[in-house]
Amino acid sequence: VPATLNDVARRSGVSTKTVSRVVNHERHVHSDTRERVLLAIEELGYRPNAVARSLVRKRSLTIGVLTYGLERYAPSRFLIGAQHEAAKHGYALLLALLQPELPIRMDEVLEDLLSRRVDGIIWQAPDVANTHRWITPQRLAHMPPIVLSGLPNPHVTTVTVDNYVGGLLAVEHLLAQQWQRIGYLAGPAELPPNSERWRGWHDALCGAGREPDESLVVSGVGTAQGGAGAMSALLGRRPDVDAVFCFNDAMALGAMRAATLAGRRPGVDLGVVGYDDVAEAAFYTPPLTTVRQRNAEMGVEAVRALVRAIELQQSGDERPVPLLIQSRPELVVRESSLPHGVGHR
Amino acid sequence: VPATLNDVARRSGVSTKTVSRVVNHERHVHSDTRERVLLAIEELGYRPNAVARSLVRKRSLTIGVLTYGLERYAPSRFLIGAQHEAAKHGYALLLALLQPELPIRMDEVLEDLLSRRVDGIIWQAPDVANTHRWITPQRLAHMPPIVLSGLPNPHVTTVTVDNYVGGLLAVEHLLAQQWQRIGYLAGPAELPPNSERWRGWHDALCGAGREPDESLVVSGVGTAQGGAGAMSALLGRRPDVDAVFCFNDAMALGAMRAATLAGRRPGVDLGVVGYDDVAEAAFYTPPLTTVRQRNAEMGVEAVRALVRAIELQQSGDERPVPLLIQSRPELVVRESSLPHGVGHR
DNA sequence: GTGAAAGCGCTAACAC
DNA sequence: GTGTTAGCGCTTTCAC
Repeated sequence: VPATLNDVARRSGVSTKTVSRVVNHERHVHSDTRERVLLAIEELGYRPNAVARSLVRKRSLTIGVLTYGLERYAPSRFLIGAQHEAAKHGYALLLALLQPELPIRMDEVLEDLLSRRVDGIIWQAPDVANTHRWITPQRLAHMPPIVLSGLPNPHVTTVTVDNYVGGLLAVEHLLAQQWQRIGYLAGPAELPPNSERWRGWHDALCGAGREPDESLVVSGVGTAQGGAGAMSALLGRRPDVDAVFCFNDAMALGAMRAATLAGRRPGVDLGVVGYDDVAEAAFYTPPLTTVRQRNAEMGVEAVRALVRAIELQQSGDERPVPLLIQSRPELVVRESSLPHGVGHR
Repeated sequence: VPATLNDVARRSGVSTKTVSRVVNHERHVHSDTRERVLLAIEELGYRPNAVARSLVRKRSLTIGVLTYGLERYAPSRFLIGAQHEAAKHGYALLLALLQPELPIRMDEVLEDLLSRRVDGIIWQAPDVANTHRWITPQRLAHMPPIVLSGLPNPHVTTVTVDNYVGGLLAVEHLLAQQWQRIGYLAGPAELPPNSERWRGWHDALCGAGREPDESLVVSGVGTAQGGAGAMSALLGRRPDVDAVFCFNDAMALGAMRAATLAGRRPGVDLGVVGYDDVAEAAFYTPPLTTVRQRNAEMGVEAVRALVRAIELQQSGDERPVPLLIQSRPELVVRESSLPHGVGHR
């Protein structure tokens, strides 16, 4: 049985309040008293009970993280960044993972988080199964602050990457390399980044006076396997395709493999651009041109914004205005997108 | 301000205890009363306060996860598995991420977890900076149950993969393919799996009557970049090397790239075996032979063991005997390890 | 079936 | 500087 504040008080012959003062580093404690108390704490192996503290302070120093698809690169990096920043502020992260395989019991998951009295929520799950309908002004009024990561929502502070610009950058680059028929290997349709990147593809082509041709769009799951399947399908349907922008690097890798097996040469007679800039991308064959997002930094920003909102709320003010924190992706040019002769070797 | 049990009691004209009974699905409540209470709960938007409940029940239904290097494949998969299983049992995961970049304040992190009164801890951090010295019988007596993932510890239930056998499988396979000088591209020295896999390399060679030559071992960080650097160094030092076993798939990818740039042909005149079987491995050029571990399943097993221990402890019995739950890795043969002519194409 | 009282471990608001 | 009292929201015991 762990020692309590009371045990420490008894042992050191002072009141509980005094012990509490010592534990919380408050001033107005005589140094002799403090010494005695600290000794007793040491002897008893006392450890403050954060649960009791949370109950009376009405703050748990806990942030709930609603996440989805942790197996993909971006969400997992985001989580890492969020965790680091949260630790800096003394917050712990409570994980709530939505499972792609299971029917999504949004209410349950959210209720659990709220029951546990998290001080705020980072909602980094895409709007699968219409989960975002949950976010309504009335509901928000009865909830701790929320920061969304993904599609901007007017009612909530949102931290996001401009996936549209990412798609634009990728396809404009392919156009600049003189590729003629540029396809899009789409990821899972339920992911908003997917449609945003598709829009980028679409508008870049329009902007160059080309007509976006939907027969050059094939979708697959966001894995190498998915990319390989989609590429094979695309090559079968449109053998004249000479470049592809892919939903992510994993799909791009699969696409390059499938294309190679079909006799095409990525970085020679087939332009390929991925998305994510995973650490491996520079070592693919050929090295992959891709779009880099600052995923971990987004996690950091999300926590910062959330902590700010929490603090604001605690200080009794009303709810802060929802912000939009958006980061611009950047293009990383390697060899996979360059036509023959332009490459480094 | 959220409604409390008391508010519900007042509104429905019953005692708090009765409301508590309804909320906890206890029997001995008249169905009429129950209806009235449920109505009041609905109207007030009442949500039980898990913090208050934890305080009195002395159970938080929370598991602390001490983890490290979430950017690598195995730890992240482990976490996913753990999260899924924990949710099944009604537990939430509290994340404590040790940061490779920062000086590791083990005590702080652990103290925080204990302060928050987690019901158990999953310790999935390798013994970096001697953190495992923390685990002593005396200390364990004052702590909630712990399950370790990694190097087995006699005092604690451990869930692990047999990294030694993994190394053995990999190198025995390379030997069977008639490769003559087999190197090891080592990962970070502080990771126990690294030394275990090295032992596998070592013993496999001895078992075949070869002498393990340390000049064939080069180490790097566990990334593609690290693998490329290590491979270059190895080729410089021992141009006669004709096969490598790599700490993980990322390093193997980097190694294959570096070897290719140096004029070697993986899967033809250079045998390469990785470790992890990441989803992309089958799509590398050439497809990578590798060792597969059931990482997510290990996370599941860890939580199962922990929940069992927690329940045992709650029921007043003494601490259960430490178990060793070990899974056997399996070899996945693709093309990178096959000499010319044996491959599929 | 239902309720009253006590208390989980801590802090807030005062007194002294 | 230090102590006293009350109470956070819930469960537990035991009475009715």
